[in-house]
Amino acid sequence: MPADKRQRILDAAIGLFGDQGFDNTPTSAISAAAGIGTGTLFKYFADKDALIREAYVAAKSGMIAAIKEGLNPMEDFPVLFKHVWDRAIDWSLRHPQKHMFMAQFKNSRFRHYHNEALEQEFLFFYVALKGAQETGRVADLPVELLDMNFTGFFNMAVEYISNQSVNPEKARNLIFSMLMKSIGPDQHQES
Amino acid sequence: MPADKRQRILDAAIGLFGDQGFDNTPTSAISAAAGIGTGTLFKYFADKDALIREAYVAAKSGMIAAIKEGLNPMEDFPVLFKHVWDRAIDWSLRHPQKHMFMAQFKNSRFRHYHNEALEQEFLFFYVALKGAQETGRVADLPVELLDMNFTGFFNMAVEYISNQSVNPEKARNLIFSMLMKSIGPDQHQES
DNA sequence: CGCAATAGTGACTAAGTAGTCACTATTGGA
DNA sequence: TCCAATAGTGACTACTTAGTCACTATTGCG
Repeated sequence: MPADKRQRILDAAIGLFGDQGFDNTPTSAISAAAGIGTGTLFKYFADKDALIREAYVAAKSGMIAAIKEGLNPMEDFPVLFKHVWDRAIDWSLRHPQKHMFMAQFKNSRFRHYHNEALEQEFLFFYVALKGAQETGRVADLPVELLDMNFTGFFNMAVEYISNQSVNPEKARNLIFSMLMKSIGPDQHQES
Repeated sequence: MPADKRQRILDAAIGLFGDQGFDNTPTSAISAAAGIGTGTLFKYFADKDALIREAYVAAKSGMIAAIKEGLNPMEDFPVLFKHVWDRAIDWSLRHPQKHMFMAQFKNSRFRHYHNEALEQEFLFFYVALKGAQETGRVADLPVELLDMNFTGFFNMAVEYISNQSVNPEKARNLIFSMLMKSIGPDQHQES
């Protein structure tokens, strides 16, 4: 089974899911958008739920790939952090449907879906975070919290830049500085 | 038409919506859960979309009411801010279905739905924010951004406390301090 | 009480829906 | 070239859905 047809189905699905919501998108609309027969879809995906999960994985791994492009995982913390930040936001602004779909997915009955491969791909980020904590540049907070904090700021940035008419790069940098302040080490005064 | 029956429908709807997603919840299931006939639902709500919107308003205004209970809107900024923070998180932890439903709603095709009355109810918060900016206790950022930042931290706190097994009050206070750091005025050194 | 206005009902309709399957088209190896 | 294995198809089925409507039950007023 050609992999490009599979990808066409996923692309069509993600586009419609992002616009209409996945529970509000018939599989027939997906087949039509992908330019295939209704039966073909089910040769590639066991059922609609499987397609939804695969679409999520496809979208997210595309995002992670964009983030990792040209990234040196051994880079110094603030540079690496800013790289991930900029790439993630740029990608989401360029792919609003994918971003919307992922947000929907995370707030749906699929919210507890876990994908090991996806997690592995993003492991470098946790490692960098822990390294930064050890050198005292990031407050000693649970890594899960730091991760969720990054994600929260990221989502806010995308929404803010999308809906308010502001300079995207200025806003991106402004919000990044808020993020950095929120996780900065406690300021004990030194002589 | 008795208002309590209307409320029973809304309560049933919110519960099911929060658990299964509104696009995945048949109106027949809502009628059944509310203990009424299928036709009765449509005497109270024009169609399913109207019910979804009304359910959102009902959930959100319940939350705002809980936040405002015992609140003095003229209270000094950090106290008022913390009051809103604590009440909002407590309410969401006590009403996980309502919280989930509201998150779904915000990430759905209804994301641009606006309700003037709801906005009015929360105006005091914007006023307090602006006041705090004038006295220099909050950085001079756009109020929309401050609002979104509060909401983002709030959602993170609820998710973090719900999914990680941590002391709710400690986590609530910890994350609040992160929030405060993120919007704190820029530290120009003084003598 | 009598009875009209109001509230509530659930079998029903018309429109979709996910998923199947008997079939056709295409491919690539011998 | 031939033909078997693979890929693709869309009419179809079995089921679910939102919303209706002719009807029944309840209310409250004179």
